[in-house]
Amino acid sequence: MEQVSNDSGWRGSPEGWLDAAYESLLESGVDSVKILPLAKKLNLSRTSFYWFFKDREELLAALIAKWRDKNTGSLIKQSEAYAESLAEAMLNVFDCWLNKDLFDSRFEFAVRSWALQSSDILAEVRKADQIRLEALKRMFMRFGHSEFTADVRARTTYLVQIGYISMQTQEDIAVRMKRIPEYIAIYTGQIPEQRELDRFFFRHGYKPD
Amino acid sequence: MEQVSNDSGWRGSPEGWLDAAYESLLESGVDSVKILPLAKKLNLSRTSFYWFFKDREELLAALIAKWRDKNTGSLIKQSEAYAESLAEAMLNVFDCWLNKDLFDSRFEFAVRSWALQSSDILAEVRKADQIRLEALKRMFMRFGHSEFTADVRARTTYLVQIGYISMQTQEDIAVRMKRIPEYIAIYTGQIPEQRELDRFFFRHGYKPD
DNA sequence: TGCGGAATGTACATAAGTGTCAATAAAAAT
DNA sequence: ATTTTTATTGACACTTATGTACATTCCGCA
Repeated sequence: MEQVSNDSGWRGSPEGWLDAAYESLLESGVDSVKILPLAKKLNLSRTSFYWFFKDREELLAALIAKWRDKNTGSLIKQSEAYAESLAEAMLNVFDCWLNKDLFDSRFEFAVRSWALQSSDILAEVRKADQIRLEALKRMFMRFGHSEFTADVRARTTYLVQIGYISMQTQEDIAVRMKRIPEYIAIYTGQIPEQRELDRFFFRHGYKPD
Repeated sequence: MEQVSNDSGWRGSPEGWLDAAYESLLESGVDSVKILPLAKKLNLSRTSFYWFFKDREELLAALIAKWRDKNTGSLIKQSEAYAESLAEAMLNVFDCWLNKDLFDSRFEFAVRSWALQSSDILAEVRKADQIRLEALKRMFMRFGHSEFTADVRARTTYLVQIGYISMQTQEDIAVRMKRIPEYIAIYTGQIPEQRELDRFFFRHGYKPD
């Protein structure tokens, strides 16, 4: 159990507790986000927690706020990014699935699992799903799809990713990259141009052989 | 908190506890599967649990065995069922997603969430994923796909469903049915024949308008 | 240098869960 | 009818968690 250092002269802080809570959530789910264990990890007295947060509830609320602000925002942004073809637009969205700064998959899964035991969280997740699906649908429509086919294709795109997250697979980046052109073909019904793929591979630091 | 009746003259039984555990797991996740609350639900003394199971661990092991025996089996069977075209084969697989007796989605999601906090469970889930993906891949290959494209299409099919489960959406059956032809088109690249769809709709008791 | 508030710690009260044991009660077998 | 097996129970000891009250320490600053 390693200790966590801190740049402020003082030891504790709301961020310190929140970060520890975040890590615990990702590793073992909400039920592991307990004050006593976090205090041990932070090498602090359990009760000093109450100086920063009213109670455990408030910590959990902060955790959800963090999730909300991160994942949904990036996805919308990527779906609206400039693209010359649907395949290129799709590759922009794929940036999210490959870049932890854009979309935090483990966080996503942990929150969805949490939704199983809390109707408040379930409501949050549903709202996020709806917003994200609508953004993807708009993207398909921008490239000529009808409302209906855009909706089903948006779902396919999104659900595959949620499914992927839910599988918690840890695959080699090369394996994933090799599948990308085929995924694009399935989702969009069109083969991506080589230059579009090159641009995509390049920005993810991948060199195909 | 309703009581549960029992056909045997006596009250408790391993099945009684297991059923209660199953319900609790589906509703609120593993961490809710605790002996004390289950005893309350069953209107039994907490300690009589220990006559049937060594400890909580053993109950959880029984729960996993139940999951393993149910979901993976049906999926393999459906993927191997007789079909004249790939679209028809795909519709056979879709039977699983629409019939609770074939594939228990809520159970599936609960187990995947459980995997977050237990490496033993994660290993179980990974093994199941692999077996299921291989079965779907074989199906695509039976209809002429190459090893590679069969693999990616198997993943798409499977991941969409896992994603759907993970979204915990409760949609009208009619809404889902309307999307089916489009899904089939995306997954298989071919439009299903009307008679194939009719057969499918009929066996799910759905009358398109 | 010593004051005040930010941050921490000790002690206490309470709650919800686990598992063992010995006493019993009901059903089944003899 | 008596014994045996099957099932149930309350009492006990223990663990891990929550939150409150009060005392204490440390840092900046006046």
